[in-house]
Amino acid sequence: MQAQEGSGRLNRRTVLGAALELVDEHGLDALSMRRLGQALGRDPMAVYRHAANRKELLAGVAELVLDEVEIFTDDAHWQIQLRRMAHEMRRVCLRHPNVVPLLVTGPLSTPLGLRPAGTLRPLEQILGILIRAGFAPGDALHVYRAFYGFLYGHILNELQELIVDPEENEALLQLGLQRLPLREFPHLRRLAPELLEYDGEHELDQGITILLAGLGQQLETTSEAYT
Amino acid sequence: MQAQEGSGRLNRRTVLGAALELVDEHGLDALSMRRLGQALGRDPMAVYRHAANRKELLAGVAELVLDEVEIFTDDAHWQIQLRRMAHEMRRVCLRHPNVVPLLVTGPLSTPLGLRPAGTLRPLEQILGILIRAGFAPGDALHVYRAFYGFLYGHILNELQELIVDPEENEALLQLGLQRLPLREFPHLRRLAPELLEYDGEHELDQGITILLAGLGQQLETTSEAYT
DNA sequence: ACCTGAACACCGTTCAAGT
DNA sequence: ACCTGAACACCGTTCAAGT
Repeated sequence: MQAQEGSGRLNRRTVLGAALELVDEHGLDALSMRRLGQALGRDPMAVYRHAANRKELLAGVAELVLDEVEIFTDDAHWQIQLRRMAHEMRRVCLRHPNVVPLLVTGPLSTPLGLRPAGTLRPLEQILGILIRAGFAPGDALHVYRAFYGFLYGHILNELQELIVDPEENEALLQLGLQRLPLREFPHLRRLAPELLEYDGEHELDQGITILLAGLGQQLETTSEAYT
Repeated sequence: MQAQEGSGRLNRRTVLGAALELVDEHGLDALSMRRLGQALGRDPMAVYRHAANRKELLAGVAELVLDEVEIFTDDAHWQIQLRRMAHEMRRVCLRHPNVVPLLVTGPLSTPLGLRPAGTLRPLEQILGILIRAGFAPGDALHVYRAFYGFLYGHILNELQELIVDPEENEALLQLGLQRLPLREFPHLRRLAPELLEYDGEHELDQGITILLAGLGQQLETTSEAYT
């Protein structure tokens, strides 16, 4: 929230940083060129020297967040590396929930080849992990897709179930579920207690275990890489 | 694109239908209260009698699309039912790619209990399938989360790889990949041919097979439902 | 009571005018 | 050559004025 008074020259990094701060604190809608200019203590038009337009600015914010994803490079088993990466990704997304829509739908229908490098880094990294583990490049791509798809799906699921104020959660949930017609939603209404105990980290970890187990079963006949 | 001339009374359904048409043809940004009013041949304010505000209008569009998801109710094996449902969901999403961001991030951080019934119907349906198959309700919830997370993740993946004009695809991909520094993206650059052959339906099907195999391995010790 | 449209407070972006 | 800010063409939403 601290306004960067109009001192010193602006660079892309500080512009994107201020933009991210705005999004984190007030949501995506709050990120307008004008408000960003104000937060920077500059003329709104000053932003245009560091981002071609609003879309490009949003893409920049997404890249900034992706850069927060720490990359572990050691020789741990590939399954452990994937698992660690998933948890790291999840943590970063929970730190910036308002940016997640940008991450998952930002480059929608932008040809893969034209996407900014920052967006492609996770893909390259996972491919590396898998190929070094002995997967054929084509298989690595399939595994990447299954893994990454699941990861993004989980994060979206978790954010949808995430409640800002857990104090109110129980009341809201009960109230909300009761509103649903019992005839149409018998199962959902009975699951209130389980829904309250949602543990995203554990759920993700279990999901990855399931996915890896399934992968193993599928690959052990066609490849000797899987161990 | 046919303008509904100002004849007859407006109802929520026709308003949402016109809104969906606008989104399908010109994207989410094109859906403004004013343009919608114009498409309906009415004063922009007329829309407010059928949707409280723009957000609510977008939620309505999302529900309208979800209603397109056909529900198969027969006594097929639960795995077959899940698989069929995934493909059906995928088809609907590909029919309305511009609406997908609404589906996956629309109700973000809206407590589950307060979400519109239309959004919760798939959850209820899957729970039903699983519980009828013999899963304990709690397990059914976990399976739902893994399944649905994966499904959404896959759809996002597929939409990101989807190219509007396949004619240009190859050129664009080659061009785009060449732009990436070879040192930083060695694996990705080598995978160009595989990336061109992406088959979303097959990829989804394989993914589900993997997931179900993993689920089986995980559940066969703790439950006798899995067959 | 219902409907209409003027008015308000915002937008992104362009571009002429200044330095 | 760079920077500034007025101007344009849009927004969502409110609300007073009409019927």
